[in-house]
Amino acid sequence: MYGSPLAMNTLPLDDEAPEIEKPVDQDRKSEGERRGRKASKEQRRQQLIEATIDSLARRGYSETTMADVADGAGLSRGIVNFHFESKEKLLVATLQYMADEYSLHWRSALARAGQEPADRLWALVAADFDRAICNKRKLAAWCAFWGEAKSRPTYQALCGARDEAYQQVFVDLCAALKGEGDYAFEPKALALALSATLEGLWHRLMMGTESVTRETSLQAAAEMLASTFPRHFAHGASGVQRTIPKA
Amino acid sequence: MYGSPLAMNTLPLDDEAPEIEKPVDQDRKSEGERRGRKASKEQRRQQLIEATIDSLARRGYSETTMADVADGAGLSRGIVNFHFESKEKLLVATLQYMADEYSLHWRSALARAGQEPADRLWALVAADFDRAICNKRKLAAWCAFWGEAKSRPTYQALCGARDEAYQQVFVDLCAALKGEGDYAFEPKALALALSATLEGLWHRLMMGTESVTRETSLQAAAEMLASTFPRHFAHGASGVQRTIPKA
DNA sequence: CCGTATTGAATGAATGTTCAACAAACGCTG
DNA sequence: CAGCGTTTGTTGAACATTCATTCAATACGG
Repeated sequence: MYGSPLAMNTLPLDDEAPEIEKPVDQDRKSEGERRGRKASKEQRRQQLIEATIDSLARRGYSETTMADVADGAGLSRGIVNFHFESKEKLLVATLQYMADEYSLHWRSALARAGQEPADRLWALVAADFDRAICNKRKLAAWCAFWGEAKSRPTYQALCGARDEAYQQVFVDLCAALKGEGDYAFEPKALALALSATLEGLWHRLMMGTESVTRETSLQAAAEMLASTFPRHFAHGASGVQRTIPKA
Repeated sequence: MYGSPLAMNTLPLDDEAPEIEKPVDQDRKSEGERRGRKASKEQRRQQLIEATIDSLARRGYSETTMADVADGAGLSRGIVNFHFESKEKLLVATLQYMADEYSLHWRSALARAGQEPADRLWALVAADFDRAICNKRKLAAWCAFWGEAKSRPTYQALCGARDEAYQQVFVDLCAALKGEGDYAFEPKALALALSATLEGLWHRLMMGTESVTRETSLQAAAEMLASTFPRHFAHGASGVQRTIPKA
C-alpha cells in the first residue's frame, strides 16, 4: 500500500470546480518536498501513480501514454519502466492504489459510525460522496478502468471496489433495519439496489453533464433512504434527519 | 438511423449464457443473406457497426482496431475507411446507433404502456432489462464508450442515453405518483436516484462478477419500487404486483 | 464498358521498451 | 575526513512494433 491520505471530513460539501487540479499539487508538495534527486522508491512510485491518475482523468484510458505520465510527473521518459516494469504494471498498480484507498475509506467510515444500523448505513452512503474519494479526477480515473475491465480479468478483480465484502455489509444492514422497522422488502435484493444506486450516482456525477453535483447526488441518495426506510430516515433537503434512535 | 431491430418481448427473462455470440450472427444472417458483393451501402455500414460492437465487447475500447473490425466483418482492411471516413467516425456512428436504439426502445415501451403512472414507470424499468438492450455484448460496448466519454465531448453528448428527456419522464412520473399516493419525497431527487439505480444495476450486470443476472437486477429494481411507492407496488419475487389500479 | 465497391500492400506516425551513458548517494578504507 | 569504488536512480536517444490511413490495382454489377 502507498500511504493513502484519508482526510475524510464527512459532510462539508461545496462546489468542486477546482478539484481536478488542486488536490494533486497539494498531495505532491506535502509529501516531502524533495523532488530533485532524493525521494525514496515508494515516493517515486506514488508520484508516478498520481501522474497516471491525472493522465487517465485528463485524456482517458486509450490516450494515456507513458510519455504523458512521465511529463506529468516532471520526469524523463524511461523512468516509468524503471519503477514499474511495464505500462500494464503501472496501470495495475494505479488501480490497486485506488481500490485500496476506497476500501480503507468506507471501512474507516464504518468504524467511526455508531452501533445503530441506520447510523452505519448513513455513514456508508455519506462516505461514498466524500470529497477525498468522490471528485472528478478520481471518478474519471475509475471510469477509465471500468471501460477496460470487462476484457481484462486483472482489472475486473480490482474494479470490484464495491466488492463482496461491501455488498455483504449492505445486506446485513438492510436485514437489521428490516427487523427494527418491520419492512417488507427482501434484504438481498434491496441491498443490491441500494449499492447500485450509489454506483449509478457516481456514474452520473462523472459524466458531469446536467446539473448533478455531489450535493444533489447525496440528496438523491438521502431521499431514497427516507423512502425505503420511512421509520428510520425522514425526508429533508440537507442531510437526513433520523427519526427513530432506538428500535 | 440504421434500422434498429426492436424485438422487445418485455418479460421472458432467461439465462444469458450464449448471448454474447448468438444475437450477432442472428442479426447478420437475417438481414439479407447477400454477403459476397452485393449489400447496399447502408447494409455494409450496419455490418461494420455490428462488428465494431463485437470488438468493443470482446477487446475493450483501447484494443479495438480497424483490422479487428474488418476481420470480424469478414472484409478487408481498407474497407472501413471507405464506408466511414476514419476510425473516429466509425466509433461515433456506432455510439450513435446504440444511443438511437436505446432511445427508441424506452420510448416504444412507454408508448405501449397504459396511462397509469405506475404502469408507465414499470414499463420503463422493465424495458431497461429487456434482452434486446440489456445483454453482455451491448453493455460491454456501452461501458467501453463511457470510459472514454469524459475526455471526449462528442461521446459525452451521445452517452447521455439516459438523457434529459428520459430523466424528465422519471421526474414527471414520480410527481404523478406522489400526487396519487401522498408520498413525502422530493420528485426530482427521487427520480435521479431511481434512474441512477437502473444505471448502477447495468454497471453491476456488465461487470459480470458475483451472481448478478438480469433477473436479480430486475428484482432489485422491483424491490426498490415497492419500497418507494408502497401504495402502488407490492414486494414480490417475480415481477411486481400492482396494488392500486386507480388513485 | 463505366462506375463503384473492394482489396491488400505500402506508408508514416505514434508509442512502449531497451539500453548505454551519466549522476548522485553510500560505504568502505586508509 | 578525503578518496574511491559500488550501487542505485535517472536520462534521452535508438529501436521495434503496432496501427490508422492511403492508394493503385482489381473485380463486380448494371
